[in-house]
Amino acid sequence: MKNQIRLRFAPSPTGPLHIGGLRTALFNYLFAKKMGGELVLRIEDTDKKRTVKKSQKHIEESLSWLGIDFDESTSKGGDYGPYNQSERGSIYIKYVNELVEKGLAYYAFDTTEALDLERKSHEKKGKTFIYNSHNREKGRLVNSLVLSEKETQEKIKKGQYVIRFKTPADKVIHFEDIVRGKLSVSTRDIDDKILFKSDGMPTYHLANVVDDHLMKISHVIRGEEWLPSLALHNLIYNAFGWASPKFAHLPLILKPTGKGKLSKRDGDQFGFPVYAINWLEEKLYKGFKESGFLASALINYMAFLGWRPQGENEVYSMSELITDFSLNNINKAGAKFDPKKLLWVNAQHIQKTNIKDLIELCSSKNTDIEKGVFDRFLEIVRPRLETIDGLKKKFLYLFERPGINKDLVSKMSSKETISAINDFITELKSNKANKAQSLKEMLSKSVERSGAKFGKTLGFCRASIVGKMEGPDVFEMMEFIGSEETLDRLTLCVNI
RNA sequence: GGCCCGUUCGUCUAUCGGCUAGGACGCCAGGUUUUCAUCCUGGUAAGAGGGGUUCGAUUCCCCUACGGGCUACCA
Repeated sequence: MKNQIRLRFAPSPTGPLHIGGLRTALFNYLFAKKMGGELVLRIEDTDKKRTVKKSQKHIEESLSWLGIDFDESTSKGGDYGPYNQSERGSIYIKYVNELVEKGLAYYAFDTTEALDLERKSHEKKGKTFIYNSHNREKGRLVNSLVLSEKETQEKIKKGQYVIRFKTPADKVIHFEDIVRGKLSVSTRDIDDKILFKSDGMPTYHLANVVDDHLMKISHVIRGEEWLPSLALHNLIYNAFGWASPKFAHLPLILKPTGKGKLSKRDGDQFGFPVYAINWLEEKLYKGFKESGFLASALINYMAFLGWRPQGENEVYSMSELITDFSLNNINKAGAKFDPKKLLWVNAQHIQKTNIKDLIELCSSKNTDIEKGVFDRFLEIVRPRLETIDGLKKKFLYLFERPGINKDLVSKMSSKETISAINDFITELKSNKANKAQSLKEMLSKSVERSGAKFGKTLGFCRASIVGKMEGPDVFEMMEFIGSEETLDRLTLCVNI
């Protein structure tokens, strides 16, 4: 028997997908996989003016980097296409007409200016203008409900019309959301929303309902910003006589600090990416990918924004997320995006990823590091990585001799230390040891002979090799830069 | 303004009427690593306020406050 669980992610290509949209995509993916269902990528490009051409590609690439793949899409094809709404025009015309014929939708000819005026005058009186049964036939508005058949036809011929949904008068409608439970709204508060625009394209409300029905979508998982429209959407399903899918509205992702939902500018403001991959528009908005985040870590972090599995483990792979995912424990409140925690999750994934895969991921981002030494480099540097970009710059002293930090070196110097280092230098010159382990044994002997402290001597070595009190294990570094270079750096500092 | 949704440590969250309110990030302090990082241990810190319901409310109901969303021929 055919599986009936079908999900869809339906972004609008008006720009790149930020973390909020990505998270919606992820939840759709997780649920589809969990249920053994199918996932559709539908592009909602019904607004010609706002469509940014290259954003569809950007969206697809972002999703693919994250490993969120689809069973059906514009590029993949499928039985329910086309998957770009801009190519489904005739379908929508057919369905609005059906509504008009049933008397559940009507033509309206009001100009934007007239409507604005109406809104303003209501506002002045402290009232809210709603285009519905309370005023649609009062005569101030121009539509097929008040005009004669002849007048209507004439106006339609001119082409400047929209089609509005005829919201039932004064009725309380009840509906349900998986996350929020039972809800109800009075149709007094619902607009006769425009279903079909004068440019010949449908609005979201029509296209969304028609497509979800035609594409046999069983569950709609989308952002909370759609919650206020849910009543309307239910009404439209009813008008068509269609069963409505199940809905789950996800809490919003908020700015790290301050108020409001996360937006494009926040990336700059907090020095953090908000997009999966680079986006160029007037300026470059750096993506998580290019900023050194692992896709698996971003996935992990996003999944935990508004949802959480039972246990206490917080480091999850995609497949673990799929096994544990459930729509029942999604949170209701918005979640602030916390860059610091993402950084921690990323570090966890860097440690957890098997070294071969990690080398592959990192080396493509760090082409300035020679292939032959990259494996060894990554090995010694990995425990202290939070991101995987710009590695050469972060550990430049492993590739180029740093300037001498005189203050630090003298701080680390003592008579005993200097004599131990000198002893070590002599030993190293004759012995040319190259392995961290033997280097360690050699230094510890020198320390013993000169009555120095091992820890202090190590500190001196670190100051000489790095120029700062940071970096990997001292002997690992010596091995990495080689005995010649070690000798040079120590000699330079011991002679200060 | 109207409508809708929400509210537990600074942040992400657990708790499905019995709470000494648990975990994670962050921060602080110790420890291990005779160095650095990792790591380990401990500490810090919370159910917006007011009314009910109840033997008992963080948990259920109402009000207020605050936050958020929507209110376009945008999605």
